[in-house]
Amino acid sequence: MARPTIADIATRAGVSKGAVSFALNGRPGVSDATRERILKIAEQMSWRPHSAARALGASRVDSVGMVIARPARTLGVEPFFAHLLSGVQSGLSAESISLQLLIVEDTAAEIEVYRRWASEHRVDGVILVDLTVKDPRVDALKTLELPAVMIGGRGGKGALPSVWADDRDAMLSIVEYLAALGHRRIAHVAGTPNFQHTQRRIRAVRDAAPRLGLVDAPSLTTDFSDAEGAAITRKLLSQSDRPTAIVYDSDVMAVAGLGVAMEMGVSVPGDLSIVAFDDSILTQLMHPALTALSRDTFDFGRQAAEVLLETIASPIPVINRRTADPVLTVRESTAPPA
Amino acid sequence: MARPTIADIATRAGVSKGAVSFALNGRPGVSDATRERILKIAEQMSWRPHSAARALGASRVDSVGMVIARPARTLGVEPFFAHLLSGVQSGLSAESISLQLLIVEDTAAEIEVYRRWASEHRVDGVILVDLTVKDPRVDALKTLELPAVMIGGRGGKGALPSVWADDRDAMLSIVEYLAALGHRRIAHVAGTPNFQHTQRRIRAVRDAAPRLGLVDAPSLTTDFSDAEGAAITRKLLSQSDRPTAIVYDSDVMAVAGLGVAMEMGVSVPGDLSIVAFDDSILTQLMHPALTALSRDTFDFGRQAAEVLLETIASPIPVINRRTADPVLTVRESTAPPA
DNA sequence: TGCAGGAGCTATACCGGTTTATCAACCCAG
DNA sequence: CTGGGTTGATAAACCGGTATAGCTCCTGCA
Repeated sequence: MARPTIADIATRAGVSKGAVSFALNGRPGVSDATRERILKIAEQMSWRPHSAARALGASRVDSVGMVIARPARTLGVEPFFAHLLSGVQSGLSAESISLQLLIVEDTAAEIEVYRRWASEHRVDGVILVDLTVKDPRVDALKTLELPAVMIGGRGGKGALPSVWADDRDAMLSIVEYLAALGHRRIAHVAGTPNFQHTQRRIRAVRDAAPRLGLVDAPSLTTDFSDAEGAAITRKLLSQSDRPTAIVYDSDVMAVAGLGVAMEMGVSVPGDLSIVAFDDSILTQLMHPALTALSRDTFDFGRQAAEVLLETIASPIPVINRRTADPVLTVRESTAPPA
Repeated sequence: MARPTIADIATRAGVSKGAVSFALNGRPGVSDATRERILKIAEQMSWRPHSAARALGASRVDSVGMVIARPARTLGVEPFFAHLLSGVQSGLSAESISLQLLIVEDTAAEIEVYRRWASEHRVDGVILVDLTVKDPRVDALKTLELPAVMIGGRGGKGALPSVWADDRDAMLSIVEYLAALGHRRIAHVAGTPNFQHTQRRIRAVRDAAPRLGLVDAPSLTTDFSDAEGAAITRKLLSQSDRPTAIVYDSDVMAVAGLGVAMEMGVSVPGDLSIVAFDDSILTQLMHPALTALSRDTFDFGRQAAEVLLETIASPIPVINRRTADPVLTVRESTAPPA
């Protein structure tokens, strides 16, 4: 027998289909003895539920979705997503829920995917990344009544469930570290301005500046690409009163910045200190190795998966979970100013 | 009405469920007039097929799977997978087939996933990557009768359908380029020895050596990690008759190797030429930028998707498709030997 | 005029599970 | 000894599609 069905098991056990279903799902309705017998037979026949049949009857598909709206070109280098992904999967695998992954060009396409997934019942819920300030996806998902979790977007009133890290505290720890080394001219090469975490980081720098006696602490936004990271760095280092330290919002931009400094003959960390707001092999491959803020991205993903599963099980209350605080890993790219 | 079913459409159109199914699937059995009317109503009610229901009836789930068995740590930095993935998706999206992605620790776990997918009918087929020499997955998939396509593994007799690039020619083009510059001592820092493409590249170097008059052309295998790449480089550069050029099997290892050279005071490309067998932003971020072999990974993935869909549609004949040849992009890390 | 054959539909079984209504057997209290 | 409640099980409906047997016309041809 190729693929046994519960009907086959029922026949073999001499009971009805219903009894088998009860037994296999651990719900009352059969005696312990019968349950035992059915389970053993199912095991012997190596039965597995037909996912589509179960989805049809129970109206849940045991599958969640994740859409990433970024050009593929920049995606690969960011270890962030690979770690996040494995984390999400480890959180899902416990319940043997599968993950649908999709990479699209923009947010409009992303919303379209959610719409399709909802109407075709392909997923039980979705995980959102790269939250923007007035994110249109939030309303779209509410309308679709598709359970969702936001990663990195701290939920206000009427928001979706979320999992977030304290970007503000993290940025403060970097700036305070640099200030303690003696830096007074610190520049911040930020990411896309409409991302929520970008905003939070910029605010953190601005708020801390007076307290730490910083002369100048500009935040300059980019599109997160190595090209813009390099361009901004070139501009910063060409100024007469150039910064003695630069904080980059991603490891890729920090690496690009380091390249520009070397090219311009600015020694790191002698003339310039560099800090990356995200850690990976990349930062360690460099010479000098970059001081970076390490986050437990894997755990981030795992928690997001957990929160999503809880939300699917019972939509209320809305869960907002804060993850472990990032820590600053000091390497060779930072030192007191000349 | 929340989510309309074909029964709703049937009622509204005053026809039977069967007629609606025929009309929506573009098969004969209804007149053009009726078909038109049904399609219009379906459109108005914004009907979408329930994926589980369709899967149950038609015994196909419109979904394919891909499992990557590599530690997540090294995954993220390799732009290879991100590009491959988007390529696969672009090939699938044309038929609106969805992709299930899973990252696991080892091949045993990977095979277990295939087994589960097959028995639960979760996917119509799978895409294999990182083919090894006597790959156990091939037999497993044949036993499971799960349609599959191998990426990068050139199929012999009785093999699975495949999509491959000519590693041999590619490697030859690199070695010939270096020989033409005047290099006679060329080292090859290869990847995992049991990968098929590693074997092919090693053989290419070995075969070309006498013809090009190379004094020494050792291939040294690694686990593809930056750490081993760096270690081997250190060893090579410490030799009395050290190589004047090194070819690395991945961009990450090449970057690590460049770091070691700088650290040891070996100037690139003055004292040492470096070539990476894989291109990405990484190689361009470096100083000097690395000469690298560029492959159209996106197209690779797209073709794999196409071949898989064809294979699912009709298992025979077995398709083996060769993709566009890689080209060598010369940058700053290669020059004639001193 | 009669009949074969096809076009156009309908009714219904089916896919493999879950869920509900129903029922028999049994236990216990009154 | 009887009525009510619980336990353990069954039969059947159901989820939303697809596939098929069969029915009713209509057309064409001998």
